[in-house]
Amino acid sequence: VAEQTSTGPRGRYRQQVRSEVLERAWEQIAAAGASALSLKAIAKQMGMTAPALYRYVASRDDLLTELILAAYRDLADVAETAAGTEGPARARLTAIAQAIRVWALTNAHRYLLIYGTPVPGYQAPPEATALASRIFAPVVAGFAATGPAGDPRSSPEQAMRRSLVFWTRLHGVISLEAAGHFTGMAVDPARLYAGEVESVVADLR
Amino acid sequence: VAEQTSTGPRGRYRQQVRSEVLERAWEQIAAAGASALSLKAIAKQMGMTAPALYRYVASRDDLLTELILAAYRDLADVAETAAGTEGPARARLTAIAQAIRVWALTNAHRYLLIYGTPVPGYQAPPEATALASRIFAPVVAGFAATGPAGDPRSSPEQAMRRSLVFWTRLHGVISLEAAGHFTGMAVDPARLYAGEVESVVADLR
DNA sequence: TGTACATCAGTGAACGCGCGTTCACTGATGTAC
DNA sequence: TGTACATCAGTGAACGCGCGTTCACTGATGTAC
Repeated sequence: VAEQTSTGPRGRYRQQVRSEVLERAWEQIAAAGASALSLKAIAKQMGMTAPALYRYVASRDDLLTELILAAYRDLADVAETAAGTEGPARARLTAIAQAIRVWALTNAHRYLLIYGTPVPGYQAPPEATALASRIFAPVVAGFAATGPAGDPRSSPEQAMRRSLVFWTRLHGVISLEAAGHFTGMAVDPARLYAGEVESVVADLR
Repeated sequence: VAEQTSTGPRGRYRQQVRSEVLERAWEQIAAAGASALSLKAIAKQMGMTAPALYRYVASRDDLLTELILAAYRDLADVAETAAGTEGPARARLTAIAQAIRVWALTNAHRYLLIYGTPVPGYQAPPEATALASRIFAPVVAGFAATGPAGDPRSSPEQAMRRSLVFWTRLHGVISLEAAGHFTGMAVDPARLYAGEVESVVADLR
């Protein structure tokens, strides 16, 4: 099902419809959560009948897997791009943190699909783990490149430890914000986030 | 439906069945997530027919609301009890943090139901907000009682700011752990958590 | 340029399933005399 | 202590709904000669 002609006029059409399917799927997840993802509903929204979707997708679960992997890949790209920022490690890490936050808030459902409450009964494919490391890698690289002022470099263990703290602190703010748990609390999440980033990165050269 | 005889033999029986309904509901949420909560499934598990449950519960949504409020209340009790610890504010805050973690990991689905990805399409009752503050209050009180070494007290603003940082850092670790995102990562979550608690609390008297 | 043919996107009917909720009812249980 | 009665927990049938998925099919579209 997945791999058929991808060139010529038919191939172009296929890819176009396929990408609309994915788009509608995201809309549904955003509106009603991953467990409400429904092929029939997608088909209806696209003005088609449900069986037609099986030309583009192997099954409901397969679609969900594709969406999750796409989200991972998307975020990994964002992190890697930000890691390309010129300048010292500290600036790079700050850039990564900011890029992740922007992406997470723009794509709250995607972020929560990756790092939020696991979709019940759904088993992530092994590929997901690899992609999770791809997101994490630029952070570890950043901390490995520079140690606290004075030390030019970090040990791998220290870099790993700091990366974990970096990750959990950022996730703490982002996930609460993305899930809407700050509303009505007189919190400035952007400032809070910036402060948390600083807290991990402040003593780097 | 909700309020009927609660004394005498019939009342006792009612409360017993009622609490079994809630128990089974939690089991379901733990197994398949909040959106899979089903009255028919609960009834089946209890060896009853579904309509019988309407003696104990007004509707599916009402049951979900009760469960969420119960989780809030439970965690608030835990936090308040820990806040009763003898000694300086720093010890109290550490005790609160530890108690929250233990509760959150023992009741991962409950914790995620409160602080995780919102249940799609479900609107939390206003009462939930009040309970959320009840959980937060002991932390704020802890930070208000003592300032950084030297200062005997904190301003309310500073106490609030530190409480927020406390909260987001703890949530960062707990939520990732509860959702299983540390598995296969060679992380010691307990140590990481303890370090994060220290990071906020270290400079208190 | 025109025709025959193969490809393949999409349809419509059907399957078995589980859901929340209502309704009129049965029959056991507790209570009042 | 015994009987009549009210209470009320639980049943079974039924409703309309949406789900994933299969299957044989139609008919438009692109391609090869």
